[in-house]
Amino acid sequence: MSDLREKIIQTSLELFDRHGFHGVTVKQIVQQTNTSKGGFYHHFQSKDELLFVIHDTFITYVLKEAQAANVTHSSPIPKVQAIIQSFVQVFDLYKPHISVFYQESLYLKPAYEEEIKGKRDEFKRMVFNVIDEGQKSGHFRKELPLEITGMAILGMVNWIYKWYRRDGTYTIDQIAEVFTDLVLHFLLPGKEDSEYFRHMLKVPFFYESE
Amino acid sequence: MSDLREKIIQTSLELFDRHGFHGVTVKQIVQQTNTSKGGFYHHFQSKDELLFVIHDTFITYVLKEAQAANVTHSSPIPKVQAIIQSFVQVFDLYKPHISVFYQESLYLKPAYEEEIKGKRDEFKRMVFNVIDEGQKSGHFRKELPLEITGMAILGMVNWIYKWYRRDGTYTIDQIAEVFTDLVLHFLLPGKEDSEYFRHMLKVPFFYESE
DNA sequence: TAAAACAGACCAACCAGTCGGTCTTTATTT
DNA sequence: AAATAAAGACCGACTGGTTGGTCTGTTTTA
Repeated sequence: MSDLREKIIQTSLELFDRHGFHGVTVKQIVQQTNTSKGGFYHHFQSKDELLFVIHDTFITYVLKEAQAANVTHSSPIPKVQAIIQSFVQVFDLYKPHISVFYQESLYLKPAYEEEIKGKRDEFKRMVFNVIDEGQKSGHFRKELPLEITGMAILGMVNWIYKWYRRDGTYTIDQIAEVFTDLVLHFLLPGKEDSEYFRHMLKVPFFYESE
Repeated sequence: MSDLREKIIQTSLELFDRHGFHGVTVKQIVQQTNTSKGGFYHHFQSKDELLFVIHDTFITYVLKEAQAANVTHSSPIPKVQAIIQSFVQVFDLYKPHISVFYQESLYLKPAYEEEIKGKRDEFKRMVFNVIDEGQKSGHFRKELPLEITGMAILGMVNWIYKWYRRDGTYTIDQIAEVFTDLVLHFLLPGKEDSEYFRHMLKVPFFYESE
């Protein structure tokens, strides 16, 4: 057993993160890893398979974490907390994977793309489910349209890959805390709407008017 | 004066949106536009310049809108509303531009990249400013860390390009309404925290404890 | 000693960009 | 108004460099 395969993946991750999938040649990967074309193609069928492997390790991990969070908690509120927390933390563990995931997925070959899409949809479904449960059980504001709210949450978290730095002002755990706070503040039914409405020009379309 | 230039941009937008910048050749652009290499290179110095033009038209527009919203309102709450609304609406007007903007900016040549970065930072600065003003004037929750909150807002909005479809369930205006609602719900100081804290395992790090 | 792991020269395909030339529009002169 | 000149718009065969991938062989491991 050799660890060349892992070394190739790590090198590629760095390079892809900085220059993008198409900005890096197999030759560069091979040189930076101190190996050869032969070494590379012994472990990977193609450059495209390497791209797939990177996608797959990340999404598989995220999916597993979400499932775990789903199982260990039963009430929607701790569920949301757990999912957001583990999801945010992933960006510290897998930052380069994620950059590649969101920047280069367009270039996955159809067969690979399908497999990734399946897992990604599964994850999305789980997040939406938790919100839905919470709305039905009365823990969360019922007036919020599920799809828009769900995508808002996914968006704010996913975007982390664009700005997060390990040496930044805040740790990943602090970011997770703030994000959880933000999400719960708009999910939980809160203060009397009257105060909120004072600032509104009109009642939003999705508020039940009776 | 000819309109070939515009036609080339439109075709490129479609193709880039579907296959990415590197998934489309100049030959393809030229064929789809019913022109020739000569026609293309008469209007653009290079493929990279085309990429820049696409980036620039979008970010310039967004910046102008934000500045307008900033000028027409003075209080932070309507300002936030106006900025979010115009920002979200952009995704209907410039969807293909934005896809290219967020997927391919890595491949901008240094000189181009710098110019775009300047405008993008300027926009970000404006958004952060509005939040900051609101916090200082007491309209918004002071405990929220500016950077994290700001990036959360930018993230949820920016992510729209990944999922928005014109023929989707909700119009862009409805999405803007919901997003504004979400943002204001976590920005505005609300109900007594006690109810919220009941659900928390601990007091978040960013709440002043005295 | 056989199979797996790796080396590196080589190739065919592709692609951004060029260049000499043509057609079309506009400006200038007669 | 006609003739001429000049500039702008557009054409498409061609090229030089690059790139993913192959193939034959050598070394290492089990």
